[in-house]
Amino acid sequence: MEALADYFKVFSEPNRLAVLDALRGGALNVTAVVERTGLSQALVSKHLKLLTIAGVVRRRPEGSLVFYEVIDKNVFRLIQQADKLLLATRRQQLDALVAIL
Amino acid sequence: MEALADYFKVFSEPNRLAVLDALRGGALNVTAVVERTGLSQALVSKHLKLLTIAGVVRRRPEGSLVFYEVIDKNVFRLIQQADKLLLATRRQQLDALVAIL
DNA sequence: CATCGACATAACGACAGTGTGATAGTACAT
DNA sequence: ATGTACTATCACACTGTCGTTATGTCGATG
Repeated sequence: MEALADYFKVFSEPNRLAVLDALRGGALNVTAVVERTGLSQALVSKHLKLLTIAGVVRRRPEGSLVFYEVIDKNVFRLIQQADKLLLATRRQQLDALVAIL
Repeated sequence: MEALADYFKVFSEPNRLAVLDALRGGALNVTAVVERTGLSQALVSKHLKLLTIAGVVRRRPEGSLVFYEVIDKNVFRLIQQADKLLLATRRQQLDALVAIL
């Protein structure tokens, strides 16, 4: 249960989700991720390291560049499912609000 | 993207997952959740409040008791999918380790 | 080998979240 | 009314995480 919570924690950070989103199309090197996200280089490196340790992302040095890529694309399914649930929740919250007014 | 991260954050806490798990069978009052989880009453109240604000759980006072219940049971699907992904990840990490040795 | 670009890491300050113990509020029974 | 269970909230200390700045490292290239 603890491990699962830690896994959820991986996705509980906006910038980390942005980094993941940048990798949606396939492998990218760090600089490319920096450009796509607009985050600082140090910050991107940090998040990529976290994602690597978490086993979500694979690190592949190539010459002087380092490419990162999502290992199991099902993480995008997970993210999508969470997003869907979130929308349903928001809708239900609105309904509940309207019922009061 | 921020909102989605916040939604993931809801599930990124072991005790909160335990509270949710206690509610798997249906509505329970606070004391029942306390008993099932072994957490302190104050802590359970806090987590239940969070879950309520997040729209995951519904609060229903009944006499002197307050029952809580999961609104959309799909959250359990989400949790299960995350757990499945986590397992796959662990397996792949082991494989990668073996490949090195 | 000197340098330059790409990436990683360290150190730090700031802030958010967690758990606890104490206390307050609330319905119910006696 | 008073006491008793149930639930909520407060104040606090503690910890963990985030982002930044600065610096370190490594490979490629001249």
